[in-house]
Amino acid sequence: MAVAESGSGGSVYSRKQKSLGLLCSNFLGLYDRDDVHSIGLDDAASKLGVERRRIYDIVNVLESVGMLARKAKNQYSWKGFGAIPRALQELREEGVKESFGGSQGSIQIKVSDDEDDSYWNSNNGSQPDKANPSSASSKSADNRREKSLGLLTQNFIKLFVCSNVGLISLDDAAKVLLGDGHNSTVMRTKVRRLYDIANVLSSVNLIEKTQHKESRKPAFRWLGPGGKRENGSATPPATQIELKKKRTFGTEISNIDFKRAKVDPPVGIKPVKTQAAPPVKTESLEYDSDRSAKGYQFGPFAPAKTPAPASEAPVKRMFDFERLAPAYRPQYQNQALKELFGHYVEAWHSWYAEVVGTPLN
DNA sequence: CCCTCCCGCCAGCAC
DNA sequence: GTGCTGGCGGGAGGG
Repeated sequence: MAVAESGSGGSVYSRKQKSLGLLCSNFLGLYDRDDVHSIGLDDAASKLGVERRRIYDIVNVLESVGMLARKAKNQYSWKGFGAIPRALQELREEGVKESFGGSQGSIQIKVSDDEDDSYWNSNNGSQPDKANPSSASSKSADNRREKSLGLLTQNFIKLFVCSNVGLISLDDAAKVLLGDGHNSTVMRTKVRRLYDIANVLSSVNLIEKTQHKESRKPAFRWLGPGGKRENGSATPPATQIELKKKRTFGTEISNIDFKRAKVDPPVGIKPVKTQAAPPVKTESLEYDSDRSAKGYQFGPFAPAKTPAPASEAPVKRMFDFERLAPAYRPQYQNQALKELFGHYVEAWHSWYAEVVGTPLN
C-alpha cells in the first residue's frame, strides 16, 4: 500500500525500508506458498524491486538453512520452512563430526585471511579421516567457498546448534569462527557479514536479537524452528513464545528505488518512478502489527531438537571453547578465548570435567 | 561517537 | 565475450 512516508514531508530515505531482513520477509511473503516450486532470481529481484545482488544475499542464507535449493543458474526451488529441521539436524551432526565442538581434534573453521597462502585447514589432528579426494580442487575456488555467506551462515548456526550457548554477540561469533583472525579488517568484514546473516535469520525467526543480561551488549538468541530457547530447565510452555519486542520490520513493503542520498533528493516530488507496480501485491503480505509477516509457527512440526528420546545424557554440549583455537595459536590464545567466553565458562567447565575427567583451571 | 549494515564495484566463473 | 555470482569494504544512516 502506501509507502511509509507518504503525506507531509517529502519522502525521506530510510535505511530500514531496505534492510535485508525486510527484504527477506517480503521474499517470504512472496514465495512461501504451496504453489510455488521454482523461483527465478530475476523474477524475485524485479518483484521485490531490488537489485539482483541483494537477492543473492538472501538466497544464500536461506539455502544454508534448507529453505531453498539451487536448481540451476538463476533458478532455485522452494523447500520452505518444513525443510529447516532436517537441515539443522544435518548441521548439528556435521558440526559435531568436524570437531566443531567435537572432543579432540582441531577446528577447521579457521580462515586464513591475510593475503597469500590460504591455508587449507588440515583438520584432523590424530584421526583416521579420509583425505578429501578433491586434491585438484581449484584452491581459489574453495578459498572463495570458504568465505561464502552460505558457509558462514552454517558455521554461525553450528555455533548455536552444537553448543549450549543460547546467546552470542556477533563479535564473539566472528572471533570464534575466525579461529582468530583477530583485529583489523578481517574481523570487521566478518562482522559485517554476520550482520547480514543475522538479519535474514531473524526474519525467518531462527534467531532473535536481544542483549546480554547485564552488559546491555546486543546479542542474538537461538530460537530454532518456531521455538524458543532450546530444551533446558526453564522452557516456557510451548503455547506462546515470549513475543517480546521483536525486531519489527515496518509495515512498509516497498523497496523504492531512489538511491541513498547520493543523487540529489528530488525536491518537492516523490521519486516514485521506477517501480511500475507496487511490489508484491499478494494478499499474503499482510503484516501483523507487531509480529510481522513471519508469524509462521510450524504447526505440527517436531521440535527437531533432540531426536533421541531414549537415554542420552542431558543436553549435549559439544562446543569445546577451550580448544577452539589451539591448533593455530599457542596457549595464551586459549587464555584469551577463555576470557572472551567468560559468560559461558560454567558451561564448558562442567563439560570439560564431565568429558575429560579432571576439572580444569 | 559507535554500532549497524546498505550499496555497488568488480573479480571469478559459467555459459 | 556476455552474463551470472557474490566477496568485500567504504561510508552513510541511526541511536
